[in-house]
Amino acid sequence: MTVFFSKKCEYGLQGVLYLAAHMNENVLSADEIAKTLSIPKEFISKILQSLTESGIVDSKKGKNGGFKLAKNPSKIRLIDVVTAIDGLEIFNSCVLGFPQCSPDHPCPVHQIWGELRTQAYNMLTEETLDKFREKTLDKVKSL
Amino acid sequence: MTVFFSKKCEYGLQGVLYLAAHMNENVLSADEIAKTLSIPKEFISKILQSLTESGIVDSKKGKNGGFKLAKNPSKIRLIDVVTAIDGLEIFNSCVLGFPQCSPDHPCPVHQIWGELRTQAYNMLTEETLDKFREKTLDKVKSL
DNA sequence: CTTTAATCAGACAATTTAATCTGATTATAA
DNA sequence: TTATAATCAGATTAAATTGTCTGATTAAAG
Repeated sequence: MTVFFSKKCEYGLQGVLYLAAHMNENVLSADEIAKTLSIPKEFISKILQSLTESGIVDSKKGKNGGFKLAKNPSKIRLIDVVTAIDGLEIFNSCVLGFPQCSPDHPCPVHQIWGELRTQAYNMLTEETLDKFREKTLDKVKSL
Repeated sequence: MTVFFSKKCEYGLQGVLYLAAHMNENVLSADEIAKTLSIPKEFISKILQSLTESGIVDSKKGKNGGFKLAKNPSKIRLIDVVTAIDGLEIFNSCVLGFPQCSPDHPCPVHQIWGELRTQAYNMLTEETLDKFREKTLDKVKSL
């Protein structure tokens, strides 16, 4: 089981963080990203393709092609990536799985969980890719 | 996709909260719980069986059998239920899916996510089933 | 121009999780 | 003591997610 995001989303975040950390260079091939991050090549490839449709990533076809961020990393928030891949379901759905869970008919843990959920949402909304370049480079070195 | 817990764990939490809210009564059958909470009967049945093995729930076999909490609701923490069903993986695994993620080799969001994770863990550790009886009764009424 | 190496598109396979089914065992109650 | 209604146990099926494969298209480089 994954922690909070789908595997797709985890890989997507890894991918864009990696792209952000290598922004000065040209496009990076899915193959390189896959090898560095130990992600199945076809899988990360598909994810980056979908992020291209979402306008977060730019792709260059043909020989020497690959992917790069579509905007400045400071303009891409973590929540943008999460939303593009997993949607906002995790922030709207009931943590206990009740089909109808709202302020009107809250589940038992509605409020107490809501606080944490809001904090998580705020964090993902405040943080942009550029904030993680150093840490991403460090992490990649250790892989 | 579920929010944070597996479907099994969501149903398990619903189930024990329901049992806690009806503590004064006798055992409740899986059938009643399933119908009230709209959970597949065989599924909630299996989950309560496993919680029986974990010592959180008591079961009574045979006609008029069913389930009740094994201890006072004030002695059962949310984390106990989560741990019994999903384990502690979500609190130890990397939110970005990196295989090795530790203070030594943190992922880019290690620290910032760690704070939220700790808060979630603390909440689940502090809160016991008895705290949610009223809210559970209210919720059940609205189902 | 032709070869090569990349994205792209869509089908397919494998794995994990969720849900169901069958039947055995158990205990209550008529 | 027999019928009934429940847990329990294990196998099976279904659905969702994850991962793979094949081939088409595209663009750079010899």
